[in-house]
Amino acid sequence: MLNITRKVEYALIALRHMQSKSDNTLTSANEVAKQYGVPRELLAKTLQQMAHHNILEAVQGPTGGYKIVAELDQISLKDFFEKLEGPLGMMDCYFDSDCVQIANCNIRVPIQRINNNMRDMFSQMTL
Amino acid sequence: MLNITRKVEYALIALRHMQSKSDNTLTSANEVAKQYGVPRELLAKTLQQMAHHNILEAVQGPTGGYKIVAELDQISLKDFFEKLEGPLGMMDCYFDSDCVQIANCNIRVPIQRINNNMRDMFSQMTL
DNA sequence: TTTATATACGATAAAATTAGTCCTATTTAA
DNA sequence: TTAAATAGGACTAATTTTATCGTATATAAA
Repeated sequence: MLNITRKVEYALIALRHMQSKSDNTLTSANEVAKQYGVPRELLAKTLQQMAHHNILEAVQGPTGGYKIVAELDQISLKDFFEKLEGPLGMMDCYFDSDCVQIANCNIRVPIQRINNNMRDMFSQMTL
Repeated sequence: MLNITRKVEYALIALRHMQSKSDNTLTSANEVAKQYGVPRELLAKTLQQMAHHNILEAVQGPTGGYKIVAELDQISLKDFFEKLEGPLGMMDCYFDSDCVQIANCNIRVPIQRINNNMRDMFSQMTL
């Protein structure tokens, strides 16, 4: 319960790897996949996703790859998680309320309290 | 990502339902299942689990059921979650480290930081 | 003493989510 | 022209979560 996904895990690994290199160096999906024993294709998709969200910049062609272009310490974990996995909440009824039982649900308020605490926490932590 | 399970959800619903009743009244799994449209068997197992952890007390036989015996405001959400779902962590390598790549994993430290924050948060919230 | 209704709990099935792979297209440096 | 990279859709596999089934035991009430 309350686990992060592999996608987020791989994203964090890649980011940290890139941070450890000099600024203008590019990093390919292959490089990260090999070094950390991570599935290449899935990692590649994740990198693409980060590029799409302007965390990374992609360079195509051979010798291509990715580099960090965002100020990571200005991206909250909440935003990061939501960019990769969508809205963050402990229960889905927090967003899409197609729950039939919603009328006589007795835990919406406490759950929202928990939810908000969690979101606040991740809003305060940065990458 | 970071969702709570149905089991926890049903447990919370049941607890809150019992809280709204006078102290010595018993509540059966059936009663809760019907009122909130929740699967009876699964709920029953969850109630049994809570009884096993001395949050509830079970009374058998017809007219039997459960009642709250623990001081709910002294049980942290962390403990509650862990009673129902086991150790709380965003990544499994936090506990059982059969990860082959552990030697060259570059995110253990940051993940642990996040993990600890999350555990602290849930330790401070009570039922 | 029988019956009905409750808890207890292991086993299994179904569903949903997550993770991983495959395939093809495009870009571009050498 | 070739090789190595990103881009991205479709699909499969694996895992986890959710739900159900079946049987046993307890016990209040008829």
